[in-house]
Amino acid sequence: MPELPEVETIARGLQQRITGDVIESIWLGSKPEPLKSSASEIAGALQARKIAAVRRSGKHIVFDLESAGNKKRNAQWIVHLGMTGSLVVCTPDSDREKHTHAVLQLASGRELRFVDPRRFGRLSVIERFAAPGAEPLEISFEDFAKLFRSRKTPIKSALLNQGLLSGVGNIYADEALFRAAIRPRRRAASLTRDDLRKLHQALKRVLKEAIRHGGSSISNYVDSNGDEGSFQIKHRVYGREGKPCFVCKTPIKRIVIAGRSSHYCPKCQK
DNA sequence: ACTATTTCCTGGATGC
DNA sequence: TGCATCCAGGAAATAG
Repeated sequence: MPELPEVETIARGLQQRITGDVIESIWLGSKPEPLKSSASEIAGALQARKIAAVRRSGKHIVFDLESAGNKKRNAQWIVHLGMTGSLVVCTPDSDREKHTHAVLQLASGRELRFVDPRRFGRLSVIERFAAPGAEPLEISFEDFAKLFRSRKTPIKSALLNQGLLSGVGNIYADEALFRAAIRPRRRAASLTRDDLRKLHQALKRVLKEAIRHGGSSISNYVDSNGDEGSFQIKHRVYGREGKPCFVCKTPIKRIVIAGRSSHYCPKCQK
């Protein structure tokens, strides 16, 4: 399930491999497509464009597109991977996976394919994309603290709110809260300045460490090379219900907050 | 104006 | 073995 570290890993891989390549043609699958823009709008925006850069913004992958000769406006292709989306670079002769929704033929002879079994992913084209929330790795402590001031919602829900912070999902919210020793149900506004400091640090650290490990591979996440991440072996609470806390041996609890599983140590987290 | 819950979607795991 | 049911969750939609 691609969150910030997984999306960052994918974007870096694509940046390295397909920057400078030109999109020669686009195939968009039939049926209800996971598109936010219309199919013709997307195809038109991608056709004959050079991929000038690939980067991450929140959980979105941003492709900066340049038109080669003419003076057409430059655009951005935005890919959100949802739960199970992946972008793979491969040769045209490799088998087209089930649930392939888009294929871009590149001038280099390779293909970039968008595959998404659960169809939560979204493709769109926009002039200049801006994620609504702040980047967790860039936000200052003062701005971070301000986000949660006077919010009655549980801190876990606030962390998942993409309008506040962009890129934090269920895994890293739980892991950051464990490392900050804060219970997920705590009201955001009840966090002390010290709590907020710990949370800010913990979130940045866990995200950076996860990026170093190429993200977490839980179900079927792979990067653009088809490689799995390894951060799942570093998870301390996520997916560990009933197993002993690595710090105090207390069984990890799982509760549901905002319809999402939340894992925490009832002894270490207050 | 906020916050909480439901919905979308498929495959893998589980249970009888 | 087979079939039904549950569960995973990002974000939009809907409900409270």
